[in-house]
Amino acid sequence: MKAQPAPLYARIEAALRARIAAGEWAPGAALPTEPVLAAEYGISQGTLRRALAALEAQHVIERRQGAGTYVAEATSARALFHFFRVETPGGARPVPTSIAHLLETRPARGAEAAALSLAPRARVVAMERLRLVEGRPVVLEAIALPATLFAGFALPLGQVLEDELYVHYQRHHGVTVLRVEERLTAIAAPAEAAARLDVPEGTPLLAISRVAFDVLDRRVEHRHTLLRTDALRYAVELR
Amino acid sequence: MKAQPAPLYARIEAALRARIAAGEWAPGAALPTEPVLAAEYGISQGTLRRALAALEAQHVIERRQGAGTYVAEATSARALFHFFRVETPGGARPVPTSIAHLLETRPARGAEAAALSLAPRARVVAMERLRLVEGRPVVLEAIALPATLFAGFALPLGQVLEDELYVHYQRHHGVTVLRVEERLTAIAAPAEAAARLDVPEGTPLLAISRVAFDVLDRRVEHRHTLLRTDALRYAVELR
DNA sequence: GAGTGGTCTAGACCACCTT
DNA sequence: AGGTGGTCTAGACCACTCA
Repeated sequence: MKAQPAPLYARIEAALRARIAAGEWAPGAALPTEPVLAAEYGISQGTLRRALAALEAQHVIERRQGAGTYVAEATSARALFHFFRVETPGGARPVPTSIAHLLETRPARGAEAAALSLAPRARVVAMERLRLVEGRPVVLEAIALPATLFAGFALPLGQVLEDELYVHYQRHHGVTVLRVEERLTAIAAPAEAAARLDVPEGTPLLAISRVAFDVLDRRVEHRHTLLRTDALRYAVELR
Repeated sequence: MKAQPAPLYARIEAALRARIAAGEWAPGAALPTEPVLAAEYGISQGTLRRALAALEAQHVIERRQGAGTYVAEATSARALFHFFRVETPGGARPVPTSIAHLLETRPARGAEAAALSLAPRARVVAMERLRLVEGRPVVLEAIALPATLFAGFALPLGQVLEDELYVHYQRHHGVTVLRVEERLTAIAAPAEAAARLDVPEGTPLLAISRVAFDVLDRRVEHRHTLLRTDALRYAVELR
């Protein structure tokens, strides 16, 4: 009944993840080659490959035959098509434009502090953002980020945003989002949101509460989303 | 620019999947041991293990150290907690009771035929089902199954169902659901559904359109669900 | 052409389950 | 005690990328 140590490949995987999270290799940079890394840890190449395969499956690294192993970079494609699970009734995946219209640093509200596991009086960077598809407002988001991780956060207000937010998080704050948890409910549009989304008050909307997690599985973002589903729907696969 | 053959481990994986789908080993039965299977295919044990690991990750088989490799059985736990992604605001996963109140075989409707990739006039087994949590009706479902795969489908009507549907599909029709695709929208409760779910007409509800896929990735079920989200919410993880 | 990751093999040793 | 899957090693050969 003695506690078994974790398998070697799992310890190597954790060690490499920690080194990547610490910034030893920046996003887009190459890791040492397999023979070099294996020698460094004193393990066989096969065991190292098992650890690298796991990190690749989690999108922590990318491997290209003949080229090398690289720290994964956040991409617009992944942000838009993997983490933004919206499609038209025909199954097409629209590319929305985004406009932020509020940005402030303030104490976390109750739901935000709970979702981010923050102390009651911790500060967050809070923003609001509207997303449009074909010129029509379809998504309204209220986002909160732990101020300790996102010091000096800046975005242009009132104009179309260039980068996807998760790309911005990685480039400017070294925060890489690997997975998100979402909770969905259906609600009647409150007056203010209805006006923003250009629908009658009381229209049924999809309400999404999201928590995003980084490479070390820390809670790095809370997002409350209202989505018009008259022209869009939420698509997900369970396997 | 010649087409490369698939790697050996992928071909072995496909071959084993086909044999399991054909019923050569029933759900719950043991596969031959690794040395036996490897010898049968004339491959090394390592290559076989790679194929088996992939099938295990897809829940096609289960492997138990010291015991053997078994064809995965559909379980209530997986049906309830993996494929029924509903929780209370506190995060608890309720176990609903189910009552079917309609069962018939009829031509597929347009949406059903499309979702199941059936010919326009193909027949489906159609049923309706109400699910209750703590005695309150919270989920209303309309389910359609291809009649060719579910000949002689039977369920007791008007009383609490014993088995989860996906367990029933596997035990009685040899159909194993491995993954599902879902599309979600928010709608105002229509009169009939509102009455069944005991909410005022027009209440916002979550509408879920599901297609389920089996071991060979065939479309085996279409399900249209209406979910009350006043006391429940839909929970999903993206990674 | 040199170096990278991808595939496949062969075998040793171990932890675990069954009888 | 015997047999199972789990871990780890060592090495060969191949396909691919890039200078």
